[in-house]
Amino acid sequence: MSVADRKAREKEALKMLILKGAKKLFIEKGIEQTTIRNIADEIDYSVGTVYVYFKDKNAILHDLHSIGFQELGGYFKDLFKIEDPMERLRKMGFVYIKFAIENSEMYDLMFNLKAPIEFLTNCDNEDWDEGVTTFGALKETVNQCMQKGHFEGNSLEALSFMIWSLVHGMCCLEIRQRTKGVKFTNPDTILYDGYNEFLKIIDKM
Amino acid sequence: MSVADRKAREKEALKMLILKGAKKLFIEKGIEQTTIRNIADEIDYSVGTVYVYFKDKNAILHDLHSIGFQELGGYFKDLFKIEDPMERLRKMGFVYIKFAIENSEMYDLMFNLKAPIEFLTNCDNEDWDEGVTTFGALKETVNQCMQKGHFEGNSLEALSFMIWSLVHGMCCLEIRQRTKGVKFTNPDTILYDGYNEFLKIIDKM
DNA sequence: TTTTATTTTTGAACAACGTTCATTTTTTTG
DNA sequence: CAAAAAAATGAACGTTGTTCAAAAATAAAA
Repeated sequence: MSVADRKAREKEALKMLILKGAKKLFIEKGIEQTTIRNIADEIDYSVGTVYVYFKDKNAILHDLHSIGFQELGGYFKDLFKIEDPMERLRKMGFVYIKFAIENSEMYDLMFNLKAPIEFLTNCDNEDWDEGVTTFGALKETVNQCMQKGHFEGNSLEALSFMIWSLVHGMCCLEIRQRTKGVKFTNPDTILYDGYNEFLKIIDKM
Repeated sequence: MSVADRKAREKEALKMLILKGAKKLFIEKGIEQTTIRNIADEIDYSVGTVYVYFKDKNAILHDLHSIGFQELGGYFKDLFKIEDPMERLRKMGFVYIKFAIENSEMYDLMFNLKAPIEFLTNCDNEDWDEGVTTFGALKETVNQCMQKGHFEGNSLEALSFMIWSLVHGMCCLEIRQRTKGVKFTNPDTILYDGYNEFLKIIDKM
């Protein structure tokens, strides 16, 4: 175990410490309200150190967005034990909404904020791996549904995108407070109510 | 026609000039990339003047968001000539998507950015009038569809919210570049393709 | 151990941001 | 034309993300 190895481990540890501190503050007071100085203070390092470990704020936001996808993976884990693809599809939507509600700041970062995609663009990285993988999981389930005879006449890719958009749209409107202003009869359950309307419709498909 | 009247008119005119300049820059280089100094330069006034006519940046963004809803109203106008509510509902989705694509920066401001809602909250204004009205137009059309026997067993409010979310979600994913990273077979038409999948499904309802 | 070399950390400094407000300029009134 | 009122100004403030020469800490060499 060489010195270089230990240094590498320490470097990784400090990087994680920064991300952990950043995540804590993001959840506590919002991403936009959190400054690099806040993060440095939180972990008792100077601003300069943060910039040794991350190119810029976008780099922190991107890495945290990736952590968010790992966490979403945790929420999704049990889904793949469900044999019936239609049942899995139904539950997947509920789990997705649950994740968005329980981790709204992270959800916003993963699916709405420009920073993570800007970071990829700056790195000349064309692909949004986390998005591709997650959308792939949905598409695979929809595909199995179609092979069982559901959604006849539909296109796999476009239909999957529509379903993703449906749940994402609800979460987005909620997180960006567009549901608050509209004043629904049952504001606390409108996301699940809305999704249930979709389930009612596809039950007949 | 008193002096006070003319002053009031001039005041309104300058307010509009500021909004016009702001909108131009927002569309040209994005909302986040546009500063108050840029807006002041654009219309050949000083920064201080902008702050005489608007409390803060959120106030400008809120007023511009309202103008966006007027413009959306222009897109919607012809829809209400359509007698058949199902046909109107179908077209409404297309028009909504068209507006979002052709006015992405305005759409983002209207339905995604925090500023307009923050402004309302700061003014102790509970209602998001523009949102209530627009959602009302959708709800009314869905209601007419239900009265013609469509969407049996569905709830008006929740179903309308689901439809709104569906189109909003697609627009949002597109504008925030989440469709770009996923690399669809037909990226240029994926919004319309996705919406068409929904139409295929409700055609049977 | 002591000295030298390397790595890590630091925080003052910079440009740009939204915002404020005493001052100046312009317009209206008497 | 002078006084009063209204409108416009831009320097200045606090905060932001970011940089970088200097300092501190650690590793390697003597």
